[in-house]
Amino acid sequence: MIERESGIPYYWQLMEIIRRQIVNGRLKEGQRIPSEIELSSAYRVNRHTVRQAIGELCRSGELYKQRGRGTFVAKPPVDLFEYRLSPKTSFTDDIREAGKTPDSRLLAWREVTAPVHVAEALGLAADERVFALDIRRLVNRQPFLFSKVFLSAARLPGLAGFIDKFRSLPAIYDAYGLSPRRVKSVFRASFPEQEEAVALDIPGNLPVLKVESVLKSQDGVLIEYSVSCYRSDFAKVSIDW
Amino acid sequence: MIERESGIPYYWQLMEIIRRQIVNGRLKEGQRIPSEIELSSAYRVNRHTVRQAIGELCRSGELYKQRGRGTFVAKPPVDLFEYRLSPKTSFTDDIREAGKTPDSRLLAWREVTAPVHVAEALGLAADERVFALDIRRLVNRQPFLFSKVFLSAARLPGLAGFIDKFRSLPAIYDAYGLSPRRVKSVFRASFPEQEEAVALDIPGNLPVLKVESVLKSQDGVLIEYSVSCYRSDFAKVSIDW
DNA sequence: ATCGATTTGTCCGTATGTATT
DNA sequence: AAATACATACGGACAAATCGA
Repeated sequence: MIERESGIPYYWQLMEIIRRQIVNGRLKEGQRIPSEIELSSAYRVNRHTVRQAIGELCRSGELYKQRGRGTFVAKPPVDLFEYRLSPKTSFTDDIREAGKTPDSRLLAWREVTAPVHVAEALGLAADERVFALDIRRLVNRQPFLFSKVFLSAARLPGLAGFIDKFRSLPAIYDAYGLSPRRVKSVFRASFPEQEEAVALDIPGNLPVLKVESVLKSQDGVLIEYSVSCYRSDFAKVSIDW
Repeated sequence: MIERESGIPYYWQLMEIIRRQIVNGRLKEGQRIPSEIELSSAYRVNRHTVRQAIGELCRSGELYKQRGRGTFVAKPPVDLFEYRLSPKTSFTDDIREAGKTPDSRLLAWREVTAPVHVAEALGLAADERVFALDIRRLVNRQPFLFSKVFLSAARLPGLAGFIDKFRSLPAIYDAYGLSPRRVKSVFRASFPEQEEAVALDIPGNLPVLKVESVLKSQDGVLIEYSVSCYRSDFAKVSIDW
């Protein structure tokens, strides 16, 4: 029950009450919690106060709301899947080796003038063209990472013609007789952009691990620049030195 | 001005209005924005609606509030400092090379029985002892990373005696004639633990980049396991393959 | 050091809209 | 179509922190 004279904000007390009910199992994963009105009358506080408490718990990922349905207990964090990055990585093969089911889908692509940071990373002239591919990869049917991949158009003539038959990046490289290798990777943490949050089916307040990579073909030409966005609740990335 | 019939939530429109004033310079960094009451009457919306708009902009880091003083325009994000990780890294030297001022401080240390995950990572027996060091590193006087470093006690006899004279990890290794190399690193994103947030002087809702590393001495023995916690608003970590 | 004005924080009440069941 | 649940918006009140006269 809410203590009126404790000086502790009601919404804060209510957050703790709900948290306790989650940890001691009175509220279970995926279960609907009482509606705002019900909580409001049960604990004798205004509905706005309830909304404030629930809002905070949603922002911290402990609950989630669905308009018209209710508010639900979020899934507890699962064990992280460790994805091993190497100079020459094939997502599909790597996941299969780990005994999981990979899936890869090209969500969208277009040919554009290289954005500044891409041109810089690949050492391209300011007006050079690149293919920009949005790729989502799943592990065991769960969204795992979202990549924006930029490929130097000059190195891949005619790609636009058969990119729709896309199966995998390695397949494209094979078709051009290329076998690029990673030369640099940059790791950072952040919140997802909206596009990334949508593709990964995560809330905007869940951190993501972003990995920028630059790949070089066997003849020494920088050919691919990508930014991969990993769900922090599902993925970690490892390297062996 | 707020469009009443557009179907776009008022608080959303107000967010955009404030954002525009920030980007076009009408509101400058550190400057106080009009009070809630002033905005409320200027744009003819309720004070709560103003609070909702401002609240969102605070959560996304564009504004910050000070009770009794007002609401202010936050600093734009600074460029991330890229820290290059290699098999044999000396923080102090690396930062100096980049033309910045490094600083390293041992916040605490103790000798303990190896925690499970540490014993696992270092291949130690369950009851082996390790030194646990809490180290904070600064770049240009700003907290940059916080590390928990675990050193195999068996490999460093008598360390307890002079650890207080700690200058740097490389100095300790030198004293034992060791020159360990990184063998594995694991990257993930998360929120900081409270201890980490305090040491880095960041709020608990700022993501951090965590890097676990295992180091092996030149004779092939695993000797150090560390978890480094980097501020996502200041640091990114790169590797060359 | 005090007081009053200002500003944000918390809380209550109410009404209407929109999505889901 | 009706009921339910969350989303947005308006109104008012008092508390707590800050600042300047």
